[in-house]
Amino acid sequence: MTADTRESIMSAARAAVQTLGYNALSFREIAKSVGIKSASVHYHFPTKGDLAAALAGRYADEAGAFLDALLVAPHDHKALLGAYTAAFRRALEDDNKMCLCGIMSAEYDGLPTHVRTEVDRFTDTNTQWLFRVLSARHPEAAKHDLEARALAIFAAVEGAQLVARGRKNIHWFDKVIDSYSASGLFD
Amino acid sequence: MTADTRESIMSAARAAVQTLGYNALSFREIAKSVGIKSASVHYHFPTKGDLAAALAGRYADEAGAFLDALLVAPHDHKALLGAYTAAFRRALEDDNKMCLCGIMSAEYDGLPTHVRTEVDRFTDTNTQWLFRVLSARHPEAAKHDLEARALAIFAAVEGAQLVARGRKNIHWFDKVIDSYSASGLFD
DNA sequence: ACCTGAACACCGTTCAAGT
DNA sequence: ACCTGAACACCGTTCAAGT
Repeated sequence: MTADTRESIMSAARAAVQTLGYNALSFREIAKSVGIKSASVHYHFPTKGDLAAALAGRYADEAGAFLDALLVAPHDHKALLGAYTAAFRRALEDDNKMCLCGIMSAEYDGLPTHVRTEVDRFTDTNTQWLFRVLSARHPEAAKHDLEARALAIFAAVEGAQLVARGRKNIHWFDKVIDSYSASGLFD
Repeated sequence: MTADTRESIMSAARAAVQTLGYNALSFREIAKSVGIKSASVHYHFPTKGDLAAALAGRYADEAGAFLDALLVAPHDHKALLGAYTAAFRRALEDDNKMCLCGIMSAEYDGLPTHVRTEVDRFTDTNTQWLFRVLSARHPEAAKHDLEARALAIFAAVEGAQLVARGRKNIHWFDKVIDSYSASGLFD
């Protein structure tokens, strides 16, 4: 009972998508690594879109839970943003993986609509949390300015991850984040 | 003679990659739109990697020529960065397309090595140009700080394009760029 | 409830054959 | 020099059949 087939599929598929993207995800490869036939994968997830939507939905939920937990313990602004960027760093540490939704954003136009919905929800979860953190620091600021800044921070961190993949070492991710920080983007 | 087959293939393939990515690029679809058979595409580009490498190589060359031309006419720092971000905006204006190398960076781990080489060259072209522009403004600054800032600006603009794809309108790209600008990232 | 083999229309790639 | 049809091993998907 330790090996729930559905969970094994999701685990293998998540790693594959974070490494190669949605389009390169192969039901036959997933089946091989789980130890079943590809037709059996379709029993659990009728289509590739259904699997990707389940993956992205869980990813968005986990991100929301992680970010909410950060707000429970008392952290200052700098510590919150540091914990935020560290989460994206972890994906790179793990075999140069990317944010599941970041990589699928690049493939956005080829995604089934219900996958897009979950990818969008991940973006919303991130930007709403950043908005909340920014609002605590700038209670007087205009709402639309903070919304733009929240999306800007999210976009910048996703972009840092994207370009850091192509460079040899993770050091470049750190340098880019430090440069963002020095410029005042996170303030 | 207006319709050079090789050029028609590259043109159709470039649009496809900028919309759907490398993995979703289909030789049979390209062949159909050009009016030949898919085996004939292989005559001009033996493998999909060869086609993508030719695309990325030309893309990097065109970017280099565009950026060099900006430095010939006299522009102040703000105008140069404005022209730079406007180039990325143009991809979104054109049917929500992405930077050819940005979308392939997401698929980096699944790319043939000679495609990676050209994608890397595009990144180098961009960051070297940004470094040059930043150096003119901060002649006293440490080289490694400006290199980090150059990569940071490139990463941020690629990220802005990435997240703007998922949002309904291009307005969000402008808002993110404005927020970068207001934070001092482009200074 | 869960898995399978076989079939379907797709895919990149190769190659002998055509002009 | 350029194009083609046919074949190969892949792909997602479906479905009747098994347990």
